[in-house]
Amino acid sequence: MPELPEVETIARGLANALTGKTVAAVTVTMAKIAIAPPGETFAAALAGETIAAVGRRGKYVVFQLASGRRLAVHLRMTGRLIVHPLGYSEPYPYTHVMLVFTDGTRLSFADVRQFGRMRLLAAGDPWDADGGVEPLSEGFTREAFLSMLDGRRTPIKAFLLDQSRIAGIGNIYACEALWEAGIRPSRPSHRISRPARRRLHGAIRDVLHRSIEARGTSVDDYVDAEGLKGGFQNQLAVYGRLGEPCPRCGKPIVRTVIGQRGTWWCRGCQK
DNA sequence: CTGAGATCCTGGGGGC
DNA sequence: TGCCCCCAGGATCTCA
Repeated sequence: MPELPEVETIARGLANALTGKTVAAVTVTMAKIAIAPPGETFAAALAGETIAAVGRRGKYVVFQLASGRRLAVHLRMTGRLIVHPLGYSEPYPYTHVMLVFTDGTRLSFADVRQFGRMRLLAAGDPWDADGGVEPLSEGFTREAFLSMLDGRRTPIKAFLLDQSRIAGIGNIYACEALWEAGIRPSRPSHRISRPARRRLHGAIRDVLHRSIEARGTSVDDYVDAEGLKGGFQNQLAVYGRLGEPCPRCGKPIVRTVIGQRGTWWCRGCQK
């Protein structure tokens, strides 16, 4: 499932491939996926727009359009944004929206489970105003993170997944960061010591940086804008590794459920 | 404010 | 081998 490193990788690929191109036509074959401002049709509103830039906000891919509008895309679990290789004009399997640019370039939004959404935003729409801090930004200071946990009784794993606090961390990187910091996922956030909080702050940034470097984690369906898999699945310490030895202490990795989410961790070295 | 639970979907895994 | 059942999983909404 695409989390911050995967979305970052996709956005960079899309920026390379699409910046400066103008949308000629849009095909929407599943209406619920493509959301436009009230009174407008997604396809008609997007046609004629030029891609000024492509970036990321939390787990959203954000296309900045020349008109000042933005196109925000959330891939949820199985969504894909893929730029077609030269000459490939067929929609990919499970394509629900396809953009054709004036130079013939094609972009498919494909999604097996139909959970993803593409939302065209009016200029200045503050849709992400209440979103959490970007964990790789300067605003995510150690001190800010330390105080974020004060008074929060929720398990630290659930806290890390709350997009309104920190934006972009999903199940994979929550598990990995907690392992790296040596913290038990079920521990109430406010009961984590100051040294452990510092370790976790560093671990979050470290694991996200390392995964971006590896172009993301492909454990399920994730591929980048070129359709290529990432490499960070080879560096995972705990996620999806039930019964395998902990890379740090050798005890078998266990799986529990926290906040209705599968959670992989080591009883030996996460306290 | 906070957390729990339902909801949306389908491929694939487990059970028989 | 084949078939049926069930469930993961992120965000959003409702409810307590």
